[in-house]
Amino acid sequence: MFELFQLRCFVTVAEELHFGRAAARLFMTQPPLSRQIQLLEHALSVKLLERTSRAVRLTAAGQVFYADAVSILRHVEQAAVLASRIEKGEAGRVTIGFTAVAGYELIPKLISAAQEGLPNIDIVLREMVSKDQMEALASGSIDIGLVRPLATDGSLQQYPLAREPLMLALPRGHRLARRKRIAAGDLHQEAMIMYSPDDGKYFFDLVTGLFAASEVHPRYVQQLGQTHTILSLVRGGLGLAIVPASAMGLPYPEIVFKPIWRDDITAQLHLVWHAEHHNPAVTTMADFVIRHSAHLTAQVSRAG
Amino acid sequence: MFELFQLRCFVTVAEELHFGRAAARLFMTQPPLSRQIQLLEHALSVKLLERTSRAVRLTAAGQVFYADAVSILRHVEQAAVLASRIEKGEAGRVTIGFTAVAGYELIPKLISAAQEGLPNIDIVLREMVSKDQMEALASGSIDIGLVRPLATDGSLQQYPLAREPLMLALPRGHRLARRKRIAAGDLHQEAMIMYSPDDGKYFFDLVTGLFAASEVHPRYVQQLGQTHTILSLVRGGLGLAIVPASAMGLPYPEIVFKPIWRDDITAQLHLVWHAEHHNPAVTTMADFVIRHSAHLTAQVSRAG
DNA sequence: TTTCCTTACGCCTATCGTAAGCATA
DNA sequence: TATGCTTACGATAGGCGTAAGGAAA
Repeated sequence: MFELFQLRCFVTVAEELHFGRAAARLFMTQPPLSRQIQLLEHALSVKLLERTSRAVRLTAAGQVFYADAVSILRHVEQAAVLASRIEKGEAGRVTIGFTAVAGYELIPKLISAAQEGLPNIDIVLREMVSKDQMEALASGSIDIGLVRPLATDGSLQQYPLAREPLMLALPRGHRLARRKRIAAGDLHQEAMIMYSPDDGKYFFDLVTGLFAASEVHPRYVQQLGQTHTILSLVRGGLGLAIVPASAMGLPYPEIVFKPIWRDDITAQLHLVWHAEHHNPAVTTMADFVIRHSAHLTAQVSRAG
Repeated sequence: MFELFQLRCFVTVAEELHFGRAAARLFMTQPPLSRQIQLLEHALSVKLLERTSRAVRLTAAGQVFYADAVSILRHVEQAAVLASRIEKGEAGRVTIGFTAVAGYELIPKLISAAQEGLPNIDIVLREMVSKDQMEALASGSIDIGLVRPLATDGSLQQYPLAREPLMLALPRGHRLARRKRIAAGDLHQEAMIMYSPDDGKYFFDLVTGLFAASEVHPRYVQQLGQTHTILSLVRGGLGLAIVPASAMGLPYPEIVFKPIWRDDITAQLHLVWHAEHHNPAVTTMADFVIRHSAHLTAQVSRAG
């Protein structure tokens, strides 16, 4: 079978239609060039050039093979460039997991910023709760997660991307809806929709912590994993809920959000990715998100 | 820059993920295979494989480059096959010139027969009068012509494809329209549309010959190059015309065609192509047309 | 006679295979 | 200790360049 060098020789001869000039362009002498063309023709068992000792011209097969040779060489060139870009993290594919709430504000901003700043990196998105993201990161089915911080093993890198206060979500007509701020005592024996200790562990712990030192005991009438599902039940009048401030971005016009008595307890959003970055684009993307975190999380309060 | 051999080495290693087995598949020993991979990586300045002395696996760049390598090698393979086919005349492009009348019956049949029998040969069609076809053949802008025979230079090959009688074309309501056969005398002083001695030289000579030995002199009211244009004038009542029998296939329902007094003077259709067949597909196509001439010219009477 | 592609031939480089080295499970 | 990739090294083959050959205008 022939070699790329022979294709380069042939392409040059086909363009010059003159062995002498082609050899000069290839920084070699005519005889070995002649020989390379002969080797190519022999490997193909096809006569590519018609030599009449005064003029060189392409045969019909040569014309078509020339077009193929050019496109093969271009493909080779592009493959080399692409491989290099991937190694440098300038190109590639990154699969990003995100929670439903992050999907509403942060992910659209991130996508458009990345298309602008990292045009050669493809982003694949997968919505899942924080707990599932941690598993997906471990199994490699996602490269980067946007999660509420959970216990991690050592192979994962974490960065606190944003920090936001908790709010009380309640229907527009509720008796507490006209308050400026909610006190803990307001919620004693109040029907509330709670995060589940499984899929919603982070917020379950956070909300539990709010009442830990007090005598206040809300009634938890339902337990659910995701914020937007909890809000549907709030809208349905089944109870109130304590949710992160970013939930105010979700499309529930019938629900009002009120600050609560503790603004020192905040919900964090972490960027998580593999420390052993066998895909350089992942590091590039993680760096990019961190560098642009101010813009991406403008709506919620930033991490300090 | 790297070579195809190195791509083949890399593809094999990427598939086996084992240098020893890959070397065996490539009919070589491990050390030179290792070296080829190193040379490839060095040429690209990209690490394609992660070697941990116990396992080999692709890097992110290696995965993408593997896909490119496979597709490059496939392209190389296809280019070689195509070049060989073109040399054998099994593939290629043939530009065929044809007259408007041939375009009505013969060309559609030829196209569908060729798509069936010579699927790898692309046919480009160009309608032009016989005279222009001869010039186009000389300049190389068409490869094959379907023409009324004209004087040719020696570099063109000819084959009589079909022979057809001449007919008198006349409007449905004309006084001669009920005759079974037309006599020469019927046309004396009759208004007639004539072929031009320039673009329609072949038929001009043929029709002129019909009256040469007789005392009959039609009145030639117009001179035009092409049969279908002549028939429009006949339909418009401007005169009668003597045309080849294949004109009966043209869509002029208001015109009737009558046999004339001479059935020994026939119009021939020739297949013409370059004798010096620098494009082998041309010879293949010419042979194909000749071999299928019985079927292609079934409507008109075949050449004897 | 000139142009220009091909053939011939010696030198050199590059690649192969064998053998040794070395890291990991 | 066994497996398996890499490094080292000598032999060889293939390709380069110079020089000669040959066909066409």
